[in-house]
Amino acid sequence: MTATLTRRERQRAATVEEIREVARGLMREQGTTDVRFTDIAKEMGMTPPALYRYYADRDALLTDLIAEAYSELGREVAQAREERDPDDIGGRWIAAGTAYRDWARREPQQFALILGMPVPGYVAPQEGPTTEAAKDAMSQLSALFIRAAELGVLKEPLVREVSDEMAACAVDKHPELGDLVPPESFQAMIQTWATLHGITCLDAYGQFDWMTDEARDALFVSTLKTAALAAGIPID
Amino acid sequence: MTATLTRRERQRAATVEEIREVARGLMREQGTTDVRFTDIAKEMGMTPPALYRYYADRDALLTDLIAEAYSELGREVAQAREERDPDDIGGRWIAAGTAYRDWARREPQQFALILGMPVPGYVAPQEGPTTEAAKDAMSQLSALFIRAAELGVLKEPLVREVSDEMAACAVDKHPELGDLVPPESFQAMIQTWATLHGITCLDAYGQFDWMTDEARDALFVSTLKTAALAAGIPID
DNA sequence: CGAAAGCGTGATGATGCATAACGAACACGA
DNA sequence: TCGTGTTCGTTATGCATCATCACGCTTTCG
Repeated sequence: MTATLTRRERQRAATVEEIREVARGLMREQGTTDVRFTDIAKEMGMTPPALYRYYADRDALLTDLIAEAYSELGREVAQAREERDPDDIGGRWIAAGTAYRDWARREPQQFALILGMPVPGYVAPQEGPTTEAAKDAMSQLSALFIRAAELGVLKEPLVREVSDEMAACAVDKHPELGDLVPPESFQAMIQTWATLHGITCLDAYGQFDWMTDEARDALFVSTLKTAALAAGIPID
Repeated sequence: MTATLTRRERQRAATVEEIREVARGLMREQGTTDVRFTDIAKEMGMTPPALYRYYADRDALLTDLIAEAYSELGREVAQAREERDPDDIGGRWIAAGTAYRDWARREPQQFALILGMPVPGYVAPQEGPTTEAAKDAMSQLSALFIRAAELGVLKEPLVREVSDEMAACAVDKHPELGDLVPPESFQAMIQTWATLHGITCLDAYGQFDWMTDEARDALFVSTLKTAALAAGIPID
């Protein structure tokens, strides 16, 4: 891993990063996930064909941006989570959820890029970063539940019934939960993610624009609390 | 309102409807919200410029499709809701939520059109159908809560604390709730919508593809139940 | 120093949006 | 029945973007 990059390689990496940054900036400015090569090139003082030295086509750039957005979101959430006491499960949940929402509101285009519809003309590579990052998000959540179970503070969720199919998925696809986190808590875990994701989407895409910012913030925190309590995660 | 349309007007209306239907079909086929005038025209056996007799430009068509998608979703939800006993609050909630999700999975592009990011190159008309239909969705939900309160079955939500800002928004923007539905229940109502929306988005956009269909269905229903119980709506 | 690789530009072709000008088909009244 | 004007659809044109190619300049390194 001794990244002994040559001068050229460093130059190239810098240019690639500049392309990404300019693309993100244009997305922010124009409020869309659509990026024109022409605009990026103009912004960088280059001609459009030059960009093809760095990305095969528009899809390649999008794929890269999507991957970066994933790790960016994951990083933000992980950082917020780790700023809290590992044993303060409720606090970690609130912190992580807040980071999720803050990023979505700050970067609605990038958020749409990874968790919305595919961009026109772009087809997601199979088994690409999408599934990868989705698992990352899940693992951050499941770590929280595992820790809660280890501490003995994970209570029964509001809805205890779990279908056999659901339970089978839990043990098959997420063996890391082991015996600590029962299927009904696994189910509740996904529900907390859904609630967080839902309130975040509605907020980031303007469905709450009729409320004041303070009300939106309060609504968000109360929603996270409700989700946590319903899942058996202690709050307050 | 005696819609005595002339022959020409009927013909025109039929053509407009065909354009919409072909556009929706292309969206489904290509899996994007991007529609090319060229493709629509080709599909209809016309030349692209002919479409400009019916829509000023691509944005006008999109605006129309968005408006139609809104009423379509609203109609589906309302119909599912009304097939249940008006006093079976929990049943109505499950039915309405299921219709919401079914439509989103059946028409992911149209769902993205109305509740996702704006389409590239398209700017939503201010005060357009977006806010209008959002209120419609809210009113369908609030009717449910009002009825529950009238029947005396609306219990306290899981989280009872409400910020002053949030309570003010409730009485200001949704006076129809009156004194029957307290602010904490109004807050809980939005939370149920968020949960429904979140699980629907994750499902419709493939985040649950690693689960079996049966598990997804079971997860969805259990999520709706959790949301209802957390909001004080009786289930089962 | 000289060869090779990397980088950027201008020229070119393909596609899609949008407008303008022209011609065909239809409904309507005389 | 027959003009007449409206509606509708076509061909032709201009413009912007994506993508590729061939060529020249700069940097790197033996």
